Amino acid sequence: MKGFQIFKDSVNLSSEQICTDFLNANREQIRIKKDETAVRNLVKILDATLAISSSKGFQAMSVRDLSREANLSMGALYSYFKSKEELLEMIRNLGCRIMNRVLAGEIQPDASPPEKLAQAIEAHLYMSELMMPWFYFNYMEAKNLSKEEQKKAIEMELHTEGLFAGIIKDGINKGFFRDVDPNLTAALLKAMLQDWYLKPWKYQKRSVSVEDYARFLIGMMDHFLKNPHARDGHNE
Amino acid sequence: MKGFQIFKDSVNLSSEQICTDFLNANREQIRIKKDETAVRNLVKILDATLAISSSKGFQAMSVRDLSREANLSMGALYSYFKSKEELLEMIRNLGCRIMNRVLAGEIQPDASPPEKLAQAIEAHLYMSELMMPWFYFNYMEAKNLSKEEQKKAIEMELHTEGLFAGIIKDGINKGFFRDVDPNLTAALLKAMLQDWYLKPWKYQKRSVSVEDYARFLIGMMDHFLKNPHARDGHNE
DNA sequence: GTCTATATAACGATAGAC
DNA sequence: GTCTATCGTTATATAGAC
Repeated sequence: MKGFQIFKDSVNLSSEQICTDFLNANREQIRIKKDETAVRNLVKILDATLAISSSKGFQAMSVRDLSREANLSMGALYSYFKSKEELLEMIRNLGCRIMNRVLAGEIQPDASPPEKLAQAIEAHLYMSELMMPWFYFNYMEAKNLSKEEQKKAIEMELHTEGLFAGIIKDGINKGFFRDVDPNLTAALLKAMLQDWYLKPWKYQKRSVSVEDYARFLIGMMDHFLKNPHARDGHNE
Repeated sequence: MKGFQIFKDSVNLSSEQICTDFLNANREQIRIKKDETAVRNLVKILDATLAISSSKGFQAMSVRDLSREANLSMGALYSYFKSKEELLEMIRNLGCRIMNRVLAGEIQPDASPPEKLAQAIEAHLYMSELMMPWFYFNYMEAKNLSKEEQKKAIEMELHTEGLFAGIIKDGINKGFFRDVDPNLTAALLKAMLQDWYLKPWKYQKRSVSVEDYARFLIGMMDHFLKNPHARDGHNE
């Protein structure tokens, strides 16, 4: 178990860092020349978009709402995106990019399957904790995307799920885990990982920290997957 | 394990039945006098609302969209609800009413905790399968409700979750289950139950039937909760 | 770079004919 | 009980001043 604080310090996911990534990825669409100005305003725009969308949804948010919340005029906003729909796609793409980058980087290739599974669960939870508004947005607003973008979103979901399924499959082959359906197990695990950022009010209310949640979930998967015929106990 | 077909036949959840319930619950708001006419058109209106909302969200659906899809004029629609927002609340309340009624009716009071847990899991999954558009709608459109209605939605979620937690608590006290956190376990179970209707495309693609899903989930919970010190194996 | 002012279209809701 | 026609409002997006 790697702690949340250690994870937080090792990945750099401040607002400025995220918005710099956002700017670089959409440099040709954004009409502001000076990087510093662009990033400073992008922080305001994206924070406001995620906040308003979180409470009433992206579709219900008018650009006037956004203008008010971000303290920028309508005209200024349209220097950062050319349509409201494009803004939606830009935000979604950023979430996917960072998710893939971090998740892949946190899993040690030489670790055992049970260790890898724990690392993946922790990375997923800790990242969603750090970027909760982004994850919530990407989940809830997926249906408002264009058909092609929706297809990409589904592929993304299946890709990260496949990462978990691969670890489980490997664990079964190597005798660490008992013989369960890896795909169905990974699907249910994904659902439990997502619940953390879909219902933050629930866990906050009960004083469950993200580390508590990670510990419980890893324990549950361990218990469920443990092979009673394994020659050596691989955990505890 | 009660089969899906048996469940389907025992609860009556046809469109007409549901819309009759809907009409009775909102009789004073709906200006159409003849029940038969009202139910016939409510089927069209509610089917259309759920279909459009499912693809692009309730907020993005205009009343003109609804008018086109339901083959009714704008004027006619407003004889069935007095505002778009009220329509949203009416739909939400119906979902909660039926959910509570069916879930309570399917659990046998004299069954053992493991049996009760299996019955509750099956009832939840089978009902969500029969009323998939309603469940999906209630989950995704919760944020568009008024503050008071949102509070009711959260209470509803915690109520059904409490039902599962109660069974688990009882099972621990009676020695059927090992000593795990009942609330956290119930929360994760709820997340897995909801995944069935939140991502139907995933399970359809993999040819996982609702009975397969129920069997797997019950097996998982059995395995996770099984008390190694129990005097008698309560299942298999 | 950011602002105000405005063009144009679509929205929710209603009135009155049939 | 359902329709068409239309009200007033609000939306997205842009043009031009500063």
